[in-house]
Amino acid sequence: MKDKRTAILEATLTLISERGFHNTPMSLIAKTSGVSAGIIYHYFANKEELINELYKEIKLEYLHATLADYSEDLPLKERFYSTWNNYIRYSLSNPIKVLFLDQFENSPLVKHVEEDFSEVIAPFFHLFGQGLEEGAFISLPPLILFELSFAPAAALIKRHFAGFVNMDDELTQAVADACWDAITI
Amino acid sequence: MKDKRTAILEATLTLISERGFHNTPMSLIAKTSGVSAGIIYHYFANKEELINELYKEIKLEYLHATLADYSEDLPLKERFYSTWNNYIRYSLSNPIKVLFLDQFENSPLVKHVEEDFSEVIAPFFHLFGQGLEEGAFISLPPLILFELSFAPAAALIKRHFAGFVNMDDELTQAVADACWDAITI
Amino acid sequence: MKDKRTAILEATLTLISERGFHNTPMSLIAKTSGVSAGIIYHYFANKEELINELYKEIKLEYLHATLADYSEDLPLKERFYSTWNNYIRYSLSNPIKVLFLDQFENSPLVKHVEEDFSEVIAPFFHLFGQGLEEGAFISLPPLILFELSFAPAAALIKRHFAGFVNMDDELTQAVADACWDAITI
Amino acid sequence: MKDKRTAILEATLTLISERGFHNTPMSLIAKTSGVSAGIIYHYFANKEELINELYKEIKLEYLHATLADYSEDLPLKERFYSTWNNYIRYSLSNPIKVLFLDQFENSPLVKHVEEDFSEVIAPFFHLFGQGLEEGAFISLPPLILFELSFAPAAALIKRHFAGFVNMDDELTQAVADACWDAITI
DNA sequence: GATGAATGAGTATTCATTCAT
DNA sequence: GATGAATGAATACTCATTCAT
Repeated sequence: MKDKRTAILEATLTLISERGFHNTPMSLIAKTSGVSAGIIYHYFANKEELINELYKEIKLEYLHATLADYSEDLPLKERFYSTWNNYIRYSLSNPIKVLFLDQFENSPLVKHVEEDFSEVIAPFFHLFGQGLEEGAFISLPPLILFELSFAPAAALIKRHFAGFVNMDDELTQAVADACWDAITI
Repeated sequence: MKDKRTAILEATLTLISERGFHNTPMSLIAKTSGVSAGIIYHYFANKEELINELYKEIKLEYLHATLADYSEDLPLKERFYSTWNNYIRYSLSNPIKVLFLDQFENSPLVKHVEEDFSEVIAPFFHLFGQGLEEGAFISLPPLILFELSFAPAAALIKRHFAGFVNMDDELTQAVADACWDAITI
Repeated sequence: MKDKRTAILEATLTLISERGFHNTPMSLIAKTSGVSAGIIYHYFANKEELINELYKEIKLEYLHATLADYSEDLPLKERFYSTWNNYIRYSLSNPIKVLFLDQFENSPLVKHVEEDFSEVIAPFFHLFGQGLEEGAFISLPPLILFELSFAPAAALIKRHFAGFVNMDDELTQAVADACWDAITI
Repeated sequence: MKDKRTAILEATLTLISERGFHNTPMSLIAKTSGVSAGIIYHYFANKEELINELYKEIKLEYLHATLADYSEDLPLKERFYSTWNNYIRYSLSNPIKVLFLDQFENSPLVKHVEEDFSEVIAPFFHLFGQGLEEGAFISLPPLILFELSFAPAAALIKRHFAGFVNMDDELTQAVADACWDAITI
């Protein structure tokens, strides 16, 4: 049953984002997801794989949500804003997943699942590449343009969750504008 | 002797940044710093306090290094650039400390003691506050301006360590320019 | 299996009565009872609970053994003597349990859960209460009568184990007589 | 200075009676008595000897206090009552020492300092021996007579400290009478 | 597929004792 | 005499993983 696998992943997500990797024993995952300790090892080779699997699924979901409206038919600016807004919106409504991703991506050891997200993130590079070709963006590598526009978004989401700012629509719009300004000529 | 305390902190820093919080047993810290396991508890109440202490020291060092040249006598723009460049330079020459800070600040449970730093980070707020007063910066709260200018720097440092970009002087300068553009009118 | 739990309790009893509470590491309990160290925590929350559990079981067994023949139908004096003799007999044949109980009840920290036994010790109070009603016993609270009759028994059991007296049937009888004299008018 | 030795012994007594042997580290004894950890080993060979020494001193003090008024010139009965009352009085005013003695004498391991108390306790045997010779006491060994008369006292002191009885003068007198009855013909 | 009892290596922390100063 | 930093063996407890049922 897919049900059990999903229950395990969901329990793992919640527990890890609240308690951290190493403070989340398999036994607690079992208890929280309502399955036996042994059966986890039927679905996942070990704890590491369980967490990597969870990471992949969440990372993909998050990328898909962010790029959901991406269409090469839309004007460059519109594409940028929809992507940027989706990123903020998804993050705001999925605090637990954001916490998990942050924790995962900043931990050493976790051998970074160099899972091929390249296909999924292609639209980002398409967006920045096209902007560069059209001479709309400042002349810097796409990855730099990406961080110039999205790093502030990610940072402010953390500040929002920490209670230091309130990312309402107005503020979101203003920051998006500033990011757009940062990368356009 | 302060020597022993320092040796413990240094060993802890290296080990944790390489192996992570929970994969760094006290016994290994003892062995690496050349002291007995017991003496660590003479200098620190427990593992948590040892790590919090380490965090505070590194965070302060990093803030001081970044704001080393800050002077209210300098022109606004010059202050921004020197701070920005210091941030990059310090980060590039202290990869281990950056890893440690990232890991620490993204782990759950750890209750961040941000208040302790309010005095040290005051220049940041002075910088953005003054820019706002002078009408040089876009009208957004200082914390937002801070993230617009520094979040890309932090993100690109990670990319640099991961081998995806090379933050040489030229690139650093170009990104600093873009960040300045992002927050100025 | 109850088997394992029992083996743990038995090993704990023997070890503690011989070596004392704090000189009996969990690892030794595990080895002696032929189980792994971890499994003890499957049956008992921690060392303290293991020992409290052991105390409760032994205390109950000892009370039941002492009061085994108690019957409201028997004459007062007969009830007293059978109880008194049972107490001596049980103690003599269970030196290890006596040592454990003495040690436990004289250690600080351990919060005694006397309430749990109120139902089991009721016959004692019934015995002394009835004797008082009938005017057979001196006019003192039942608890005082209890100690007047049983404290010498307990003390002499210790002396017996220490080799200073030999509680044979004759002596037992003589002391029982003296205790009976102490509380009767 | 005797001062320091005394301070160590007093701290040890208080701490052990409140926390137990094994929950009383040498470092805490040092801190409580206001001396350094090292100096304790100048006065006592090790922890065991410190505790044994403490036991001896308290035991002697308690025996002397109990037998303070003993005089072969007094009538038998008067000697018995004064001893019995002294025992109760001393115990009531020295709860900490009573706790310590009980704990010590009921712990295994503690190799019972077979310190020669025989000289000090001689009056007890003199008392019971003379009573036997005079035909006043029931024909049982002195040690048995001792326990018949003093074991209830000791047991009731514990009950008193536990809050179950109140050993006021009246009750003390009544119990003493009962003990006297127990051993007299 | 599913359970959960069982394992045992691993971990943070304590503490009696020593010894350079 | 006196200090208290230093040692390191010892200990309670945890937890990923296995496996008989």
